[in-house]
Amino acid sequence: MEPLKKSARTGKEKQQKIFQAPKGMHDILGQDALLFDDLRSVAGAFADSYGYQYIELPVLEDRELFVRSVGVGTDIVDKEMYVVRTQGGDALALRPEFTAGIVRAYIQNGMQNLPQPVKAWTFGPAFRHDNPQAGRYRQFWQADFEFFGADHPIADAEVIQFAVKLSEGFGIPDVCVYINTIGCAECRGQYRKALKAYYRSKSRKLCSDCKRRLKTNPLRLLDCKNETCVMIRKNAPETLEYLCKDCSDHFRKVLGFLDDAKIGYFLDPYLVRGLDYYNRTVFELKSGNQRRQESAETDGFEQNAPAREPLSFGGGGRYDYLMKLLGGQDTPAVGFALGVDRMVDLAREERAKAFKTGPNVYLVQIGDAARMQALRLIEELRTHGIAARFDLSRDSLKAQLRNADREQSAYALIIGQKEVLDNAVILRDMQTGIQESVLMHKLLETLAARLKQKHKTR
RNA sequence: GUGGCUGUAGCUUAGCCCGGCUUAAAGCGCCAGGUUGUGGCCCUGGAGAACGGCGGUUCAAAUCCGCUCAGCCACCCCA
Repeated sequence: MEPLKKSARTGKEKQQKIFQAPKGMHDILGQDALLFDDLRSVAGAFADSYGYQYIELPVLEDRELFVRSVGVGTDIVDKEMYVVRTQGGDALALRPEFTAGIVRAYIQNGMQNLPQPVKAWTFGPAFRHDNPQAGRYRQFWQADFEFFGADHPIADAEVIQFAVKLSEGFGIPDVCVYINTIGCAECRGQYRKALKAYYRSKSRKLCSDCKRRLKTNPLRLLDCKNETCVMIRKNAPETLEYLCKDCSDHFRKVLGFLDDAKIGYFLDPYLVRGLDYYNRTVFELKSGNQRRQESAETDGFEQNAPAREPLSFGGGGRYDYLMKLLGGQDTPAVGFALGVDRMVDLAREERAKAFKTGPNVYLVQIGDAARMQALRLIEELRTHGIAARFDLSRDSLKAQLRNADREQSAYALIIGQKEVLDNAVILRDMQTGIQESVLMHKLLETLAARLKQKHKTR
């Protein structure tokens, strides 16, 4: 990297501008980069075994796609989309989420002609222009999974099971499912109406935020942490009471299947997702044992409410209307997205243990003659599956060995003038310090045997 | 978009309240030497910040003031 030009001591010159990553966007490097990659392959392996096909989508989509699917009035659409104009004047948006894009791809590529049901997943960055804070970025990464063509409640359960197993497989501690149903187009409207009516009657006691929520987003009233508002909530109507028969049956069955599958969950009657396209089952995944309730039966919901809600690292639900809304055939669907940044955050400690790299060897060269052999040797080691570290640009033996130590190499291979003449290389065991001279043509053989042994004794 | 806190070498921080012995300090990390062919410990030395940026007050600012940018936290919302 080029160092910054320092302004002369005399001080007059302008200092060179230091560029920073745009607000809310960050570099992923070191161990986190490994973890990102790791999560991607864990997700890929799980996706494969559960029958999800990988698809890759454009980062930009027609702005309208998100307006129609996510919905006008949601924060995502109203204030968080990055919109760009093409030279032809079209409005495109950096995807704020993946579902809309996958549905668009499904329709555009005639995926309804594939054997049903169809499962697809993708992985990549998404963008929302909101204010960054812990676990929240303007560019964030998601792994997204969608299941099309099954309206049976067992599909909901299967998807949730998949989400849980994948998260646990990656090493998220204490995965908890929070689940709720928001009904269908009809019962949801009824519920909203009832809720509004109830709160309007109490509006005088509400906090100022809630007074506003009553108008803008009544479902959010249930979220308020204010003491009096929490009291008021106790008697508020619950979604479940307003479900139509079909929706209530559906939900009951989903829960039943989860019970059968031994997937634990918290019934969260106040869970409401912020995207318009959901219906019936909605769920979120959180980590940690800060439970919001003792059990589904008691209504002692607010007791022991943790000072800070754990951030959810994944969420999803059913969206049976979306396909048709976007011009496709009526197709039921369930899906969810995982927040990669947040998952890496949560699994960092647990997962890092998995990164014990296998033994490697460090190639040390002294003198030009030795250096000339180095490239050839490196390539030979590599083709035989032996990981080699080296710094050919360095002269000092001492420094090279120090690096071998830092790389935790099992062996150092030392080649100097003498070794070149003898056609040999010194094999130094970095743990014991014992060295021996090995003829070049015996090196691979000897090394393979030694490494095998090391592997056993580890 | 709103409010609170923060911003000193790659990292963690001291100094800032009470402006001037600060040529801005320390630990970790980095590089080199102590062994002219040998690591981990130790010792010595070196490189590295002009104090987030811009402007103001002052004889004098890392230290006071304003603006701005960024980070964190909260609201909102969400992955």
